Amino acid sequence: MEPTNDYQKLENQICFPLYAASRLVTKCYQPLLKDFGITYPQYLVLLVLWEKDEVSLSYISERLLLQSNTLTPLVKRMEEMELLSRKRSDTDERSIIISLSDKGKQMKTEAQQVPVALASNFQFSVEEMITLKGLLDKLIRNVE
Amino acid sequence: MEPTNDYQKLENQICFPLYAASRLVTKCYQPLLKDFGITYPQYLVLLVLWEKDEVSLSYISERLLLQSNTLTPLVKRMEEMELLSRKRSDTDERSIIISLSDKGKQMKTEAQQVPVALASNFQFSVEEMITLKGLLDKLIRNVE
DNA sequence: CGCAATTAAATCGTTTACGATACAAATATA
DNA sequence: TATATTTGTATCGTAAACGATTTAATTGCG
Repeated sequence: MEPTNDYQKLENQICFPLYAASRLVTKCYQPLLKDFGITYPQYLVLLVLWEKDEVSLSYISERLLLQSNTLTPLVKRMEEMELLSRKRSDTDERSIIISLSDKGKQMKTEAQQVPVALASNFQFSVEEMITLKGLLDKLIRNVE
Repeated sequence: MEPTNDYQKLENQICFPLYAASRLVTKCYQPLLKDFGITYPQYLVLLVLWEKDEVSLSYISERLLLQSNTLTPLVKRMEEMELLSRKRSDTDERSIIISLSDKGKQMKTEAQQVPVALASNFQFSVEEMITLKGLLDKLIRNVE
């Protein structure tokens, strides 16, 4: 076994902290979202729909960078929970249009404190928040 | 449905880019790790073992912030691929000691270019890399 | 010592993720 | 207009993740 290359040290990895931070932050959402009976990816779907209702699955796919093989079952579970409904588009029979139910719309108001409560876990200054978000957005653009 | 709270916009979220960036970067590893027949979490286990061989499952758990319910099946798959072996500790019968196989050790040399090849996808300056890593490490410390 | 508490792995069930592929509808092109 | 291509979802199989729980080994403490 060769001597340890610096780049092969976990300590020097940038991808591992990214991966770990993402998982840890998702865990932070759990107690907050538990009251609503939803998971973090389901919450993301709601965020999209709260901005723009009655959109196609492909629209949600573009916004969240998740494919249909992930979204289809996820959204079906949300339909079973009566947070939204799925129907074929009239103009394009291939498309599925997702619409919020009353319950799904109501949850928007009830969940307003979630982002604030979550951000408090970060213990970051506004500058740090902005820097981190800027770098992550740039990373996504570069890698995508 | 209430008017959209700024913090409820996907655009203003910091957690979503974290989540998306993590998934995209993991995808970047895929073509690189495909040659070795391993996944990104499996690669992380190898990184730990390349630094320190013959460690307990709980040690890997601490390093990667992954629990036994994730690691046990993951490591078992790696044992089936003959990258490592699992045996009970002599001093503590509860512990499982993970040891690299020759194949697992050899892979260290062969995979040396992986971190370099991956970093090129980022198209980040050294400063940006350092800043991002610093913020992610701090975030992990704060949230953990 | 004897028993309660802790620790290390493993098991179970559910939900993401995603590559590969299938399939039907819509679009482009010859 | 026929056919090839593209597009939008869905299906399948596999591998993470993780909460909750179980089991066995070890430790701590009266």
